[in-house]
Amino acid sequence: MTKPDDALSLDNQVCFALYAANRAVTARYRPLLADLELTYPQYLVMLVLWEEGRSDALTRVSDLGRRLRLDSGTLTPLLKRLEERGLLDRQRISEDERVVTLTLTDAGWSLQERARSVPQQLLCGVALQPERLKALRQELRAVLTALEGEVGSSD
Amino acid sequence: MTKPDDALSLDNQVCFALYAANRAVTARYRPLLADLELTYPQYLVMLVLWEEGRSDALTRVSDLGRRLRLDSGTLTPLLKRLEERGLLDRQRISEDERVVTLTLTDAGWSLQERARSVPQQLLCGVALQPERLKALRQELRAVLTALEGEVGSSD
DNA sequence: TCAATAAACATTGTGCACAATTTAATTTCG
DNA sequence: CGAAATTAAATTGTGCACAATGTTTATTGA
Repeated sequence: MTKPDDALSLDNQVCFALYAANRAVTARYRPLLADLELTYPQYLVMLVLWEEGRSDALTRVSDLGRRLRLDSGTLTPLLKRLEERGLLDRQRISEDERVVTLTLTDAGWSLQERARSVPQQLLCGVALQPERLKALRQELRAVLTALEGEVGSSD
Repeated sequence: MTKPDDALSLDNQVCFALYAANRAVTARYRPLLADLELTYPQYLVMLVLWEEGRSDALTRVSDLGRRLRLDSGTLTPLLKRLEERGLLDRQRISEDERVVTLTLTDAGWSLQERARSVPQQLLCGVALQPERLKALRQELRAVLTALEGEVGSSD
């Protein structure tokens, strides 16, 4: 039995499930990240910088944008706030004056120590098995791939 | 083999997969909804109003908030915009002057006609099987339930 | 009864997202 | 070479999300 507007039913929309789940997860992170004085998108930026900052190649704003799928309109003000807090330095490179590179400061690196417990803490009070989350993550990646035709990385 | 900061690796975070997938899906909706001159959250609001508007009970701002998990800080300005466009009427009820009820106008109802093709159109260019999406939706609901302990509805 | 509390929505302020445009630097090619 | 096209960020403007606070109305309980 199908209701007249089943296709327009909120509960039948994957879109809404994604929207609501994303906000619920973000809300879980919020108090943990508040201890680090980071917003959720700022945390994602720091994750990339912690990850890429160990290699010798400098991370550019465009690299961040590619990883996080965000443009300069979002990243520029966010990065300025992180710079003001002394977590990173932004500077144009002389080889190409258009490019801005990002370098973590000591404060930026030491924040990583405090961030290490975040993923653990997050799952702490939640009744969700790791395997299930891993499966979900892979499904979400498949959706992302189908929608934009890329991604890279496996595990 | 586990890298030193595997737990902080961006690619290992369900949170990022959710965040990215949600934005990718929203981006797919955007051009379709632009035809209706609706943003994505506005579309979600209209979905609820189309759904609840068929019953005789009036939808309140708080009802919308419960369904969509949004507060008045988000909903009030959004609803004012929809009202300005003539899609709905907002009015306080005399039984309880604190309550604002929402009623779709003719224009609001006729927009539903044009919205009917949106779910179909969305899946059109995407290589994702319906069963897989249904499974994903149920997994996301499970996450939502685990995170906030409610939801209701099955299928 | 009526003061305290709670409920429903509105307001204010911050920080994303993202479209559209701008600025400046680099590359391409005629 | 030098104009046109391209690229990388920054800027501007709109619309969410959400915390915190405010305002008005309704409910409770001493």
